[in-house]
Amino acid sequence: MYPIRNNIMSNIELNDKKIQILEVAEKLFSEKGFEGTSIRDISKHAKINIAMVSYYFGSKERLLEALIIYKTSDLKLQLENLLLENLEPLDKVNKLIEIYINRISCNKGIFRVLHFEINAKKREKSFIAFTELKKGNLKSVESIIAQGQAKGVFRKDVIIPLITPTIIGTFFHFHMNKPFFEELLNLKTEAMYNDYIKNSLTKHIQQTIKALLVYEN
Amino acid sequence: MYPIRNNIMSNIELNDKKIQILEVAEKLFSEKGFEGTSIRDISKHAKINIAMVSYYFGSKERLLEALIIYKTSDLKLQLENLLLENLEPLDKVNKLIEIYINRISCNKGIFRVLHFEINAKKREKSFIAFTELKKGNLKSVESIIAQGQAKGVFRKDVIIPLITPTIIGTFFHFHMNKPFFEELLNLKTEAMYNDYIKNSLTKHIQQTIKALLVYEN
DNA sequence: GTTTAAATTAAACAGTCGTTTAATTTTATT
DNA sequence: AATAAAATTAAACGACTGTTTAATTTAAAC
Repeated sequence: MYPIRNNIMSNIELNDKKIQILEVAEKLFSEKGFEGTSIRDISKHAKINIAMVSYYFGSKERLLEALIIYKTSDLKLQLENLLLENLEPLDKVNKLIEIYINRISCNKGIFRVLHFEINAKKREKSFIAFTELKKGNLKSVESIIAQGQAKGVFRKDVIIPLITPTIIGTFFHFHMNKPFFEELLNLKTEAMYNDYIKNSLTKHIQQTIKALLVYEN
Repeated sequence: MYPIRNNIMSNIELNDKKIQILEVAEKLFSEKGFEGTSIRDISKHAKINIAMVSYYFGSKERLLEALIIYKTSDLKLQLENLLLENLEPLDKVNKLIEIYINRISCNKGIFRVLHFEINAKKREKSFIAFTELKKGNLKSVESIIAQGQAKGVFRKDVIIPLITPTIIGTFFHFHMNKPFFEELLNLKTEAMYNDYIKNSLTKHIQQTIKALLVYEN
């Protein structure tokens, strides 16, 4: 018999096979985009039958939905925990940046898809889930910066909703031009590339945001 | 007879019809991605026969190449002119940011495609052209910042290749999340959205880069 | 007006796409 | 071991893909 392919089933109950499919899908989507990846590609790389994707997720579109939820569900939690930590405002901001970069760095594939496939088309369900994630993130950032402003450490004329674009945007632009920067900065191996992100790029972003928040004209 | 469909013809000789096709292609590529846009889509919107795209450009891939060259050729010139201007280093940086934002803002569509289609696949020809553009841009930025450092206005420990990611990345991340920020910042019309970019967002980026270049620990 | 080249067209090409089908095998339950 | 559910399969579906074809119309040259 065929299972009822509703959202509850396809999104929450994730068995090993489903996760295997999601991992392959993420890899291929990030390499070739959503439209550029066929279900036949996915099933070939995941070594399953073509029909299994539809069987498990219902459709390619719903596979994307499941992928988004699967990959973004714990970032929110991580940020909420950061809020409760007892840190100086600047340290908190630095840690926020680290969380962002680490989180996105580990999920480069899906974030690429998120930004360039979701917003483009009218993928309603996926879009709403993504918007909620962003709203939650913004609240966390607002809260952290408000703490620093209350302590008189941060200036008060920064436009807070534009902080996240600077953090994530810088990282993303770097990553989207990976081949360019690999050549320019002589990052010959994948390890060197990841090291550069973890050290130099993260530092640059932290330095940038610190300067923006602290600098007085 | 059929014209020789070589690069010289398809890239340089741009008649009205070709430009019309390129404009439509940019619009659709930016909305639905390269893979997500069919030649039938393009020909329908451009009100031409399907075969005309192949006739003029040779293939869909070569259409993309032509589009990139068509849309990026004058940015390089604009930056080289900026170098020659007699301005204070900080004013020069601010103007650089304005040029970047204005230039990309007017060509949002193609830059979206550039970042997410080019780097993903092995579109060699397009990729090389794009890499050359970025190298030239970096040289301009290096030169401007070196001027400021020589005058003792800018600090000397900034990683210059990461300046551009911060400028363009911030703008891009904002634009990629257009629907999100439209709702968040209450930008009800297209004019209000563009105004926000021209004023608030540009100011934010200028303020950020200034702080980064000038701020002393 | 005739000739030659360019532009434009409808139709067909061979593939690929996402999805569904019905049959079969595997697994779990009793 | 028998029964029921779930997983897996190969095959087919119609729709769409980029590209090419050969025929026709339009424009330019002489």
